[in-house]
Amino acid sequence: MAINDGLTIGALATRTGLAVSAIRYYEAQGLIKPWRNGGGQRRFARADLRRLSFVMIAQQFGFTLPQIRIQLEGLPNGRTPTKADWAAISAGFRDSLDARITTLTKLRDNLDGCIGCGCLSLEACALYNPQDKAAENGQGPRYLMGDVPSN
Amino acid sequence: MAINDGLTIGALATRTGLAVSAIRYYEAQGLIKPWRNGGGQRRFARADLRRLSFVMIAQQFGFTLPQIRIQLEGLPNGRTPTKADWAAISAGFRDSLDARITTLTKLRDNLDGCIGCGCLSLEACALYNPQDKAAENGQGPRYLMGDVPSN
DNA sequence: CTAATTGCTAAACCTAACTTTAGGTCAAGG
DNA sequence: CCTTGACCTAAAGTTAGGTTTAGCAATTAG
Repeated sequence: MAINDGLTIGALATRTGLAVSAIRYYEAQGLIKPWRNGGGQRRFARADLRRLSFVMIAQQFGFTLPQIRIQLEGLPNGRTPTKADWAAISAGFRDSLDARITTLTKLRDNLDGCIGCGCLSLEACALYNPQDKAAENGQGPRYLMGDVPSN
Repeated sequence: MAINDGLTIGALATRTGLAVSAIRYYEAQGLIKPWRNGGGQRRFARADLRRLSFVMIAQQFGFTLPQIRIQLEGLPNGRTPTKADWAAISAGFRDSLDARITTLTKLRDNLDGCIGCGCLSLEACALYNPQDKAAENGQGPRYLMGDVPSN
């Protein structure tokens, strides 16, 4: 009825392109905090559109949801990022991107050095470099090469 | 007893740094094909050391196990890659790496253009680019942005 | 007023790439 | 011969990031 009652989850989904289930999941992960209307349905602030945009972009940069949550919480007052906040955050994004590009480039250069070599030796091959793998993949599914599980 | 009875799974694990459970898993995925000794235990060819090195390196390049299996099978006679095979395969690796580097670099350039903008607009922001995300992440957990699930 | 739409929750399911567990077998050293 | 330590299988568990399903309530369009 009232015009400023907030957005329904469906409207938010349509506007962001996210699935309704994804939005509920993000709430469960603490990324957004809708309130409930009389009937128990979620209602979202218009600022959540921007908040979700931020989430989607940060995911492209390879951040996990917990990391994104922390970045959102790190904003003064826990507010949605403003223009000024964004400039600060992007610097961090840029560093992260630069690091990933550097890692991949090094990997490629090693590969170039190895083409035609064919050694694939565990001791000598420059391609076999667990450190870089860890750097690029963030933390993989479970154990990284170099961890020491049993059996 | 005989010297050329093949490697035990434990020896292979020690030499490659892989967990024993991982090697069994790779066998289940068809990446290696050990034979069994009288008592039903796995015995591996020395060539499997190299084969597993190949698997580990290919993983660094972002290939999935099924893709790696296909590459190994694609070798004439299904043999372990030789020096010549390796040169051919590395060309494919290089293309894949180049593509990833290009994607990340574009993303970084877009970010540079956006620093200080702070729009985060779903319609206008250059950072919001589902195509590139799909390109970089391979296929994500389930749906990519741009797919249209229900509810 | 009522049907269709939309929303709600909890719990199970999904993929990839493994690990862990449980319950038993094999092999090697002394 | 006997005791470790290495191996075996099958099945269930793990993580991330969601989706799907089932069964039911609230909204909204007509």
